[in-house]
Amino acid sequence: MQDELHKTKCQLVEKLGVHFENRDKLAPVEARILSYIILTGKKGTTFEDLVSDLCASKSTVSTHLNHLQDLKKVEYFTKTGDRKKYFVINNDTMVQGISTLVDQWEEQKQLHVEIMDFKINANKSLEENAKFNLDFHNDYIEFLNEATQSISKLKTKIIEKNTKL
Amino acid sequence: MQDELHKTKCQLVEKLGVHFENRDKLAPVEARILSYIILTGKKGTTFEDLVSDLCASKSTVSTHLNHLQDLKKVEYFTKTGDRKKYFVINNDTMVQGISTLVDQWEEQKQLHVEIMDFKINANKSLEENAKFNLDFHNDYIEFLNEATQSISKLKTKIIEKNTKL
DNA sequence: CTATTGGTTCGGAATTATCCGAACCATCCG
DNA sequence: CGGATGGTTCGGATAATTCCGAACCAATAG
Repeated sequence: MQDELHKTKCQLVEKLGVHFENRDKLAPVEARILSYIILTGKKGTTFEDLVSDLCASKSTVSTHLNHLQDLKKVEYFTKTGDRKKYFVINNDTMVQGISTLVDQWEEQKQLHVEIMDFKINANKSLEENAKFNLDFHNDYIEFLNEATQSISKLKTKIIEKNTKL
Repeated sequence: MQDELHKTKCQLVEKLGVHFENRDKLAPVEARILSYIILTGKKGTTFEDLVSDLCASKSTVSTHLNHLQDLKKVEYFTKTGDRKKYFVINNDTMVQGISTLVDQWEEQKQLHVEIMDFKINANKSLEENAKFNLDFHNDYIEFLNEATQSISKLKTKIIEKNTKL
């Protein structure tokens, strides 16, 4: 039973790991550490847990764990009379994830504006049949505006809910 | 004047390049090729343009250009009595960009569902004070549902507009 | 003081990603 | 045919990433 759960956990760690590796550009082991900590939850994950369960060296765990703290993705609590640190995800890691996504949209919008500026300028010195068509960019920027707006709204909502807890 | 424009273009190629490198995980030169093609527009970009303007080897350009075609990001047209290929972006590359982002949201949602399943199961065998709090996941999944929905709607809209052109 | 536990630091090994050059093919031109 | 043009393929060289081991430090336990 507990064994079954442990196996599921390991599998999920790998799967989630791949996801974080891509989404947040973390090193493979780093992504797995984060996943492990998420899936362990409130009771906290120790350094040794990670070393043994993820089959990684102490140095690797140490480095990545510190990096994850720098990124404010994890933090730790302690227990009286216990030298160990118990790592848990930072409360707003998930919201961070949303912010990252929103930022990506914003960045795309910004770039499209720049591209359009360039094209408008370029058009001045291009022959008629080679001129850039700007319609698309206009639509796209408008689209991104709407998208980022509605997402931001939703983000605000979830942050509110989150801080209320 | 033309010179000025060319300089701006080069700068934008680098900037856009970094963006694509991250967003679509393209190799540096590959990302610059895509950017260059986008910024050149309808008149088309030739193999030789890329080799000389990006200061890359023929082999590099060849490989990446083929890869970009596999990804359906670029395509080419030809001219009668001209052996060269003129590369332009695939009409729906931009929409592809949106789809990619939307897919990311969907994937996150899916993962959260899986994480929640795991936690529900784990909770059964955890002590009361260590149980996972599921509220957050519920909110987050709901959030992603709304977000993907509203984005999908906007996406449909832009695709319609786009195909009309 | 010595041993153990918990963790950090650093040098380098192993892997992976990226790019290049050289040799090559295919087509067209004269 | 021979040579130019446009492009592909393949075998590494180089650079960047990722991880490990060994040596080390700091705190506590005995």
